[in-house]
Amino acid sequence: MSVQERKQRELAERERLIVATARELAEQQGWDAVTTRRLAERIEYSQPVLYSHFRGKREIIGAVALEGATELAAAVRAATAEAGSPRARVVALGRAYLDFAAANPAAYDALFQLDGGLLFANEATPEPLKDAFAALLETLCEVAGDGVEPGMFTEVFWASLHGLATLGRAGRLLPEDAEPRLELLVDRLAVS
Amino acid sequence: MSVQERKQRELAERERLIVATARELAEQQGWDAVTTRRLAERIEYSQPVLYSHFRGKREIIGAVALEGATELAAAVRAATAEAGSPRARVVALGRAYLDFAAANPAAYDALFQLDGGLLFANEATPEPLKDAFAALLETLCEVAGDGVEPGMFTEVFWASLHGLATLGRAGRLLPEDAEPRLELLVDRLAVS
DNA sequence: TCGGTTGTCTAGCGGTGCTAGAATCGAGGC
DNA sequence: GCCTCGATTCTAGCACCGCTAGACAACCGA
Repeated sequence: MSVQERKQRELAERERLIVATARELAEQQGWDAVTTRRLAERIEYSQPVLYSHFRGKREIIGAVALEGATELAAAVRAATAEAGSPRARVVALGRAYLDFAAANPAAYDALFQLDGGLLFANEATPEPLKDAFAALLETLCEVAGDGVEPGMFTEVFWASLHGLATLGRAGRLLPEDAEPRLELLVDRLAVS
Repeated sequence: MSVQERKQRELAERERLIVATARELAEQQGWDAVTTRRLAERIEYSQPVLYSHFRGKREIIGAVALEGATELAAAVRAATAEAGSPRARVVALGRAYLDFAAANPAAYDALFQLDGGLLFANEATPEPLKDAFAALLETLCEVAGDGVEPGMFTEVFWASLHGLATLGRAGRLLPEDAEPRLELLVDRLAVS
C-alpha cells in the first residue's frame, strides 16, 4: 500500500502546485494570461496533465476561488476579533473585505467575477463559500436592526461591499474617497 | 457630393447594424457567443468589415456599453419622474436600475463587467456614461443627508445597486428577497 | 468605355481550450 | 536482474478565437 500512498501524496501535491501556480500567474498578469499552455509550462508538465486533475480551466478557477474564500473568511474573522464596539467591528469587517479584494484581485475575481462553476445560496454550495458568508453574518447580525432578517441584511451589506470593491478596482469610483465611502456605508446601514 | 453622402449614410447604417447585432447576440446567448466570425455571418459581411468600423472586439463592446448607458439613464429618469416623494423616487430609481440590469444583462455587462475600453470617473469619460451617473445624482442628491457630498453618496448608492445587480444575477443571492433588499437599502442609505 | 480608387473578400497567422492515441516509465512477478 | 504489463505522460492535432495582409471586384469620375 505504501507505493499507492506515495503516489496519492504526489498527486495531491501536484494538484496544490497547479492551483497555486494558476493563482500566482493570475495575480501577476491577470486571468487572461492564465492559459493551459502557460500553466503547464510553469508546473513543468505537459498540458494534458492538468486535465487529469481538473475537468477544465473552469475547475481550476473554482479551486482558486475556494482557496480565496477560506482566506477571505479568515481575514474577516481576524479583523473583527480585534475590534471593541459593534460599530468598530463592522468597519473592520468592511475594511478587511475591501483590502482582501484589492490585495488579491485574482482570487476575488475567481470567487465572484469569473465562472468557476460554483454554486451559491444553495444547499450544494461548497463549505468554504458558506463559511465566508457565515463570517460576515457573525458580525453583521449584531447590527441588522430590529425586525430585519440577519441573512437578508448580510446579503445587502455584502452586495454593497462587493459593488465598492469591483467598481473601485475597475477605476469607476474616485480613488481618494474610498475611506469616506466605507464610513458612510457603515454609518447608514448598520444599526447600533 | 450626393454619392459620398449616400456612402456615409450606408456606412453609419452598417455600424448601427453591427452594434445592434452584437447586442442581440449577446442578449440571446451571452457575450462568449459573440465572436467576430459569428457576428460577421449575422450581418452578412465578412469578418474584416468589422475592423473597418471598430478597432477590435473591445470597441464593439464599448459601443454596446454606450448604448446601454443612454438607455439606463433614460429608464432611471422616467422612473423617478413619476414618483411623488423623495423616498418613492429613490425606490423607483433603485427598481429601475435593477430591472434594467436584469432585463439587459448583455448591455449591463458591457457597461460594467467587461472591458469595453471606456474610461470612468475621469474628464475623458464619454458623455453617455457621465450622463448616466448624472441621472442617479439628480435624484440621490436630495437624500444624501447633511454634510455628505452628493457625488460620494451617489457612488456608494450606485455601488450597492451594482452589487445587488451582479450578485443577484449570478445566483449568489436568494432570489425571493430581491424586493426587501431594495427596500432595506433605500430605508437605511437615504436620508429623508 | 476606361482608369483608378475604394471597398470587400479569401486565406492565413499565432493563439485558445481540450483530447486521442502513441510512447514511456515503473511496479510486481518470475 | 530481467521482463511484462498497466498506469502515466507526452506529442500532435482538433476546432475555434481575434485579427490582418494581400488579392480581387465593384464602382465613381472622366
